[in-house]
Amino acid sequence: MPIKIHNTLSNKKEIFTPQRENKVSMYVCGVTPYDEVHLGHARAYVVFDIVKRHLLKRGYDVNHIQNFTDVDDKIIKRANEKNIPSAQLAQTYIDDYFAQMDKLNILKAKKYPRVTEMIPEIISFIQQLIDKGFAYETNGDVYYSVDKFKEYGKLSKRNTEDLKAGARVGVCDEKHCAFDFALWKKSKSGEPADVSWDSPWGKGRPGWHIECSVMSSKILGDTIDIHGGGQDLIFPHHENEIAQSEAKTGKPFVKYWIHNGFVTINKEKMSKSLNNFFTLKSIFYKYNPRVVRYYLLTQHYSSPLDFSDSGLESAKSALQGLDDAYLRLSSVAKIPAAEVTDEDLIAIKNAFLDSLDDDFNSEKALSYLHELKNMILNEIFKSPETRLTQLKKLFEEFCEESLGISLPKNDSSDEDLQNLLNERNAVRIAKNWPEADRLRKAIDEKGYKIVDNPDGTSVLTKKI
RNA sequence: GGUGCGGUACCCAAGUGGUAAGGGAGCAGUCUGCAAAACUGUUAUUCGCCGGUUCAAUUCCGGCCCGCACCUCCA
Repeated sequence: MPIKIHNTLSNKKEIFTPQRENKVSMYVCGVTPYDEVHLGHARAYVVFDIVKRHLLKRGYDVNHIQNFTDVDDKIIKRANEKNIPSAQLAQTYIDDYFAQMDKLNILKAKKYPRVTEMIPEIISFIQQLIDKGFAYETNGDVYYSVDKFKEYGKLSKRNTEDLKAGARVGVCDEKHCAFDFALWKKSKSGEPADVSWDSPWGKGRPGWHIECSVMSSKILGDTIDIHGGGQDLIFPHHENEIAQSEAKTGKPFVKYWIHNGFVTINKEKMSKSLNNFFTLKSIFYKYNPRVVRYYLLTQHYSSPLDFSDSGLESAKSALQGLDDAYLRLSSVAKIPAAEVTDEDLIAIKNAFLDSLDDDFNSEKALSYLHELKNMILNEIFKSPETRLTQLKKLFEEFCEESLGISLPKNDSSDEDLQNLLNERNAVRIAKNWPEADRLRKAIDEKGYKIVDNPDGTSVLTKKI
């Protein structure tokens, strides 16, 4: 079964065929590091992590690039307020990005290019657009002339007439057309020198949209297989990227556009102006990152995902059930991992992977994971160990390879814990119930719970 | 005004032209020293509303109602 991807450009589900066999070039728009990463970032990068993991699972070599927009109005403003260089502010939040994404178990991109490392390439790109007549310089600023690019609007399904009807874009005297966007912005008086570069048009800095066109073509070539980002980037950011790149090269910029839906709060978009904003740091204070990751997978990537405590609690319970089943299985399936050869397991594995082939349907994949969990619980004291080992291997493949959900390890190395458990089992045999209950409570207070098996043994599972 | 997405049980949610996956929660029971976990049963004759096509529609078509997003920086 081939991989199918819903392509924003065609607005259809298409069979995925990359330009080169077994190789995929993938560019995902990164963050502007002017503040701590939030839940919306988590959603986007978990979504593209699932895309990447599945492509890897299907044997593709994925060249994944993600940028940092480390020059930007907001960065300059914040840095100015804190009286530190922009680069320092950006680095602080880039560090935060990696710290939080690591907790979410996001695979690293091959490269994380930054705007400040690409200034010569950006200037050269803009100059070519001017030379080809797609851009013009006005008083130190350079603008892209939207009217010159006939296919403008093909991604966001708008035409300039529709845009004019929206009439929320102010008319600017410097621009020929109200929808023209900046490629190069002249330095304003009072702006620090560290965010100003020499150019043929005077001192200035790049506009927001040009960087992605430049970085992707420099690292991945003129046409890339997959370009991803949040739905809010479709217009104008990605529309503008197409205009820039295709005007320059005359070739298609991107084969497959993938856009993730938003995280909402009470059905409304999470935003600072609505004051319904959650940074990952604050969420991880309350919820384990594994729970957050699981929760983000419980809805198809293109739909909005409503964030709520009840939703997180539900995810937590579901994940606890998976953990418990896995740890109990681990305590009995101890021989080295076997290849999965049983026919029913191959069938469920195929069903699981097929659902990810179908536009990365993570929720459907999770349903097969739960089906597998139920098989494990049914068989745990009935099936031979060779069978249990296969179940364990498959469970690990689903969770750790495809879904990026790390699994708990048996904590038999904790001597205190083991002693408490052994003591409890001893007093249970002696029918000393008050003491057994006291020990159970002591274990509970250490963050573990006891699962008493029907055969008299007990397994400790860590509470999430 | 333009554009796009969606409305499935108590909650979240997948899905298909042939009669509703999964998760959470609840209830009853089994098991248990008591619990927990697990197991069994149970909670949508029905998929926003109204028409149409069809032997058959939640799934296709048309209309309507409602919600959300984008058109300004935003994952």
